[in-house]
Amino acid sequence: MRISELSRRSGVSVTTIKYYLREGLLPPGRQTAATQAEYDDQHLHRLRLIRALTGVRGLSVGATREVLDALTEHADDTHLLLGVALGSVQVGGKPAEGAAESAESAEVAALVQELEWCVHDAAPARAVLAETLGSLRALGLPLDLHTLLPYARLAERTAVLDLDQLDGLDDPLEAAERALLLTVLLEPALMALRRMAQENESARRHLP
Amino acid sequence: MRISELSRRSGVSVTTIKYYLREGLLPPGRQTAATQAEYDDQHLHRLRLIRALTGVRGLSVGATREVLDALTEHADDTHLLLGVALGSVQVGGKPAEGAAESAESAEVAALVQELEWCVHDAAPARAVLAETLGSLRALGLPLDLHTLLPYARLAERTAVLDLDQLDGLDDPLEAAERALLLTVLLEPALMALRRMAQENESARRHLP
DNA sequence: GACTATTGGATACCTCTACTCTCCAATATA
DNA sequence: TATATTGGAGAGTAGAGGTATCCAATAGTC
Repeated sequence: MRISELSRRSGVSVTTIKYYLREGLLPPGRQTAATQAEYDDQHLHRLRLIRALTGVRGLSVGATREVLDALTEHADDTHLLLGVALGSVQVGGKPAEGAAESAESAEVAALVQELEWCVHDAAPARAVLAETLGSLRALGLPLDLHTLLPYARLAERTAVLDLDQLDGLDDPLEAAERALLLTVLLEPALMALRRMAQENESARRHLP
Repeated sequence: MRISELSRRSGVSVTTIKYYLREGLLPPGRQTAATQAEYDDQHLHRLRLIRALTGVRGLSVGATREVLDALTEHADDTHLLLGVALGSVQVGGKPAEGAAESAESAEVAALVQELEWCVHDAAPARAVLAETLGSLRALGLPLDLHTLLPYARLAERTAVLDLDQLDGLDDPLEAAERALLLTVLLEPALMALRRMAQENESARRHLP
């Protein structure tokens, strides 16, 4: 198919598709002539992936490119892929600058040890957690190990559910993409579930 | 204190503080003269709150203002506050436009019914969940009720932990602020925990 | 084969956000 | 009195994420 059909089928304007091509988010089509290129279903799929990451999840174009690059480069090693790709996808807002303050970092390390988790020292999630704990403390809501532990146990069980869904996939590329989708795209869904559960729990406690 | 001290103590530049004042994120100080105003610890606290919401959580200035407004207006009703405020805080990226497609919305409704949750019909989290499910389906990863249920049960237990932390707070303003912090600011922390748990679980399964 | 529409490619432009800079008169401080 | 600081307002800036325009080459249509 050509670019206009790609546009029609994906709902993304031609100019935006050209923009994604320029930015390297979408691989170029197969050139059939000097001013003609051919796109296929993989391009369509990739385009949907881009829109899901930037739209639903709110990733920046740069972060999306890094994730997609990691996907094509490390498709054979899901474990490595997740490490590389998820480094590009900040959990919250901006990436934290500089080395984390030692106070909360040590706290995170203690938590990981208590949980007996095997987590890389440079995992970005450590810094995110430490920074969040620091902010909460500065706002007068210190979360100690004791409070955090049950949350971590629930996260553990969530991760088991996640990994279960990757079983039985033979194609490594497919498994890698599914891993990404489950990790990154499921986040808004899980947060939405939490909010609904909060509303329900709040109603149970505060309403007659 | 005056603006320069507020700046020094918060780490936010004077010009940025002025910007927040202009945008209505920060209430004006007590005027002591035509070109002099006095700020107090509440301003400092509010400033830290603003930086946490925009920085750690990545909220836009507009969304932050809505959240803070809801906080001061509905401090007496935590249940209502969460409903109002969390509407302004999108879970993922952009707010979804228009009415959700009926397919996934019906799926979400079925899930809520199955869970016997009490969730408002217009809760934004419903739309977020529906949209995410739609994206995942378009990408070839349909999540059915059966897959989603265990995630929802874990969310339920997370919500219990959240609400437990609001018990025993007498000051309604304090309770309201804590509710916001726990809901909004804890999200990056929970996602970071999930990623670390995934790395751990992945290592347990794939590494010798 | 002529004619019109579409295409790929490049460049310039636009809008929005979140600041940041500059200026000013009034005031605090030495 | 001299110098620095302040509050306030408006203009300016940088980056993100597109959008619009132009161009020559080509595809489809008659």
